[in-house]
Amino acid sequence: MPDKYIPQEIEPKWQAQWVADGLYATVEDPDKEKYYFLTMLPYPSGDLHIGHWYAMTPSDAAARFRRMQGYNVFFPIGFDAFGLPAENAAIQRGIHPYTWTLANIDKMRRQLRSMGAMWAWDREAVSCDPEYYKWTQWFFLKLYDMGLAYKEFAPVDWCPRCNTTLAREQVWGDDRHCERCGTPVIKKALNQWKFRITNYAQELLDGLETIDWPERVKTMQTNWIGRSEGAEVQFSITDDLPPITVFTTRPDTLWGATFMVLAPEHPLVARITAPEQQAAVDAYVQQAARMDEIQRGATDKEKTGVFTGAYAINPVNGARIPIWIADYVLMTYGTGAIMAVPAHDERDFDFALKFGLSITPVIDRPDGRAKSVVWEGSVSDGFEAALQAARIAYKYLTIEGRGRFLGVPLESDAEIDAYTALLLEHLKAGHWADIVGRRWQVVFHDGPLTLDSIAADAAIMARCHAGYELMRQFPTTMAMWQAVSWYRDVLFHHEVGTMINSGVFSGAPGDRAKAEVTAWLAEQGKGKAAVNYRLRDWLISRQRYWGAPIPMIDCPNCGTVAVPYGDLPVLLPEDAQFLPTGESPLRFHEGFRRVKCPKCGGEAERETDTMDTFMCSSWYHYAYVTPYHKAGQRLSPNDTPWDEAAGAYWLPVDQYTGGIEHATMHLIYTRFFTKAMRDMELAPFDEPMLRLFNQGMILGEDNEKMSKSRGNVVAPDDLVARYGADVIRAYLMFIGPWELGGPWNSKGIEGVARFMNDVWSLVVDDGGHAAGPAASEKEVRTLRRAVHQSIRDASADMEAFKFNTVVAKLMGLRSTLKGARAAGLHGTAAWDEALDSLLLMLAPIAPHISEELWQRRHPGASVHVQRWPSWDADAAKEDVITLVVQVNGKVRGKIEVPAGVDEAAARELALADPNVQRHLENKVIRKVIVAGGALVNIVV
RNA sequence: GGGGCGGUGGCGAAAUGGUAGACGCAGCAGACUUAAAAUCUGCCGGACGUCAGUCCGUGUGGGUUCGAGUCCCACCCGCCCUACCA
Repeated sequence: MPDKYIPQEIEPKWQAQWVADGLYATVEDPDKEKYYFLTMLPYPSGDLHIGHWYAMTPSDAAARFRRMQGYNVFFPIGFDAFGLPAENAAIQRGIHPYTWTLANIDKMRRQLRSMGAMWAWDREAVSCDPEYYKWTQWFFLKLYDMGLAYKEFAPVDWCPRCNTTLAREQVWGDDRHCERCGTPVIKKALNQWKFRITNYAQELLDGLETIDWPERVKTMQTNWIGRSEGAEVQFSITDDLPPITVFTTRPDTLWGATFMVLAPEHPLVARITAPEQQAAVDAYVQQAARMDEIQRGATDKEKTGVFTGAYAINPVNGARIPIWIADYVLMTYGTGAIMAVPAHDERDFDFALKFGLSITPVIDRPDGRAKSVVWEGSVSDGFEAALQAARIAYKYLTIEGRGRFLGVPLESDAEIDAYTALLLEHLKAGHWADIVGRRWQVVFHDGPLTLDSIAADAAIMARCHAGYELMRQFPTTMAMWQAVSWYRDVLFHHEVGTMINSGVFSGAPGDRAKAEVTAWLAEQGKGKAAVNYRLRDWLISRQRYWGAPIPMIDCPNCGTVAVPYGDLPVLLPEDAQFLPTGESPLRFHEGFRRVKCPKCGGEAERETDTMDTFMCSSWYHYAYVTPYHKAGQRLSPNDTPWDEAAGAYWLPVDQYTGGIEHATMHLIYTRFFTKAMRDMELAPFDEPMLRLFNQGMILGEDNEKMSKSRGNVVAPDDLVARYGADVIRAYLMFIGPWELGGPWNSKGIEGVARFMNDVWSLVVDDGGHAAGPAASEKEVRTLRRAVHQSIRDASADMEAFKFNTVVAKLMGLRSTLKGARAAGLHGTAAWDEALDSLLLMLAPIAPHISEELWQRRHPGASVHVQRWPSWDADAAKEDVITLVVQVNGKVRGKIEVPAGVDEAAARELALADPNVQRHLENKVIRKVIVAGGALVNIVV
């Protein structure tokens, strides 16, 4: 019977043998350097996806590579076992979440084992095990003790049909409907537990510089934290009301604040609203409350808002400015109130134009551009001739049936001055012309008025309204100008620039303006420098059953009381009822809810909310060190959730791998957790994971995201049955760079299957080729060169997670070996070295076939305890190289030369090449460059 | 609007500033076979040429350099994330 490669036979055999031998058992060995290699833990959905293979098998290969390099590698696995799908199964099919979850975990363990990964199953942790969530609850109590957990009344997404809150990711689509029943979600205010992650905002930002994470993730976290620097400024209202504090990043535009806007939810709204505006304000506030943030956040939406009837005083110029409410101001960012600078903020500009609010430019245009428009009928004859004489360019414009106008672009102050003088000379009484951009003036026949304040705006418009009936449609000077489309590109800008119309600060250059104004505000007691973050506190309350119960108690006498550490865990009751309404089973479980107050012993109620599952995954990499530590024992606040010696050995994580989708959730939460743990004196380090790698996503054959509805899902179990795990592993690594992902190709995998067959054949048979007579020294040297070059290149690529090129190099080595076998080299020492090297390098990628073949060659010793091969630089060295000869950078000849040929010889050989000579005919050689001993460029 | 990633043969992709397309898939031709599959051998960016070879070619346009897929500047296209963030 032919000795064929049958992965279905050897793979289960070795998987069982490895377990029997304890090959991947975890041992804290202080004599060996540790390496904690972690892959994001899976959710036990019940069916392993090819995406799991793509995330996990290259990760396993990298971990195995480290192990072969001599590190003591810890490569644990577990399950993120709480979450909504289990509860849905309970509601829909009457299966208890615990039963459903454990059955899924059982199935997934089997599927995961078929990958042949080197997981430390002896340290497996399952987050829904009471001995696990006992510690999750313990962390909650510790955070509470530190003042980092607090309860707050906050609006959350709520599905009115399912009667429960939803996580952000369970709200789907632009219309924000419920993932389960399709009902549009609403906002509902509930009493919720939150963690003060914002206390660590700056540290979370600073820490990014200390970790070796992809720039992409760091950027996403930086944006998520959203630090912005500016100032807080107080605007007073009346003596009996507190001032409104605003945050601004542009204190240099303060003189241009011509109105204020409060978020509809702002607490001051109720207190400042004037009686005559009360009805309008109430209606607007109610309407805003019905809309959720996404609807409010639609950028293309028309601005809406209502005047409160109240006024504030601009602290820098004393201007009395109206206070509006509008939903474009968010209560959740900054102070929930803004000073509106319509001349230099696009949103404020739109709002001011829509509601006729005054707009005062206070920052000079950095481009210095100015424009003017003059109606022909407003100037005396000879104006055009005067312009021509003064060499001022102009063009004719027609404005909406109002006749012919002159449009005058103006480039410099001198030109503007000359032009203004001409205007004053030629303007008829009662007429005017505008200058906008570099200057903001309306030039009347008796002199110009400058738009430098709300009062000036009113004065200008009074004259315009009086002068020309048509102007009455424009409430403000800027609105009048905005009607002239030719002006539009110079009316608004948000650049930093020289301050104008700003009292003593007029003329302050842009690069100093912000700092100087901020310092001055502080001096005057009107404001101070401030830093604002976009990051919000982490809401962890979930109104669901299948999560770790929040270990808190509400006592009518003592208030909020923490469950004593020694009473943990607060167990989920097994007999909960899962109602089709989706209401939290804990809320209606009297046995769970009713409890004696730990302080006074009186009747009290348990918190019935459970914790966000991100809480479980924030510390799982610590749990792996000693899963279910102190099982069955009473806990105290002074405990450590893992064996301290084991933790000191393994922590922190050296290399983490996983998908990019967790960039701003899990990866921020776990960093926050670690910093809090450091402050609890549990962790002697600041960051949980020193290096991070994000793999890409595997797509369906149609290059689309895999989904059941598309029918493009690749089922790994079928592939294992057909090709075996090794072929799938190697193919997934070969497909392209790991970080890019890419489409599955059912043909492409065949090439990898052929490769495995070839490797098999190289070891088990001679391919029908007789061993030749003593191989020539040259043949041996050529074979060894290929082997040692392969080791050299594959080592570097493994280090860099470039598995695709590692597989390509091993395929190349396979071809070399086939050639060597045909040449009769098998049986030589060089052949043995080559085969062993190939198997060793293949071991991390395809652990089963390499184990089978290795043990056939070296019975009794696992390939996975061998050292990664090292290369011999001498053996890898080329003795003949191809000298490339270029003329003016174009390749004109290739010459085989001995390696290490000196420059002079290379130059001589190059010039002697017939084709090169042809290209040098009738040319003068200007320069000859010899690069790297392998390339000559002749410049003529 | 902001940020990120990417654009190289028919396809997945290689390429320390130095021979563009390694490796694989698909395709074509041949060998073996009654035949097919499997396997083996060869070809495989485009155009011109009998050969030698020549010209063009890494999204577009510039630049730096003896030499650019690679570095710089400006743009175009695709995907992903984020967004009235004051």
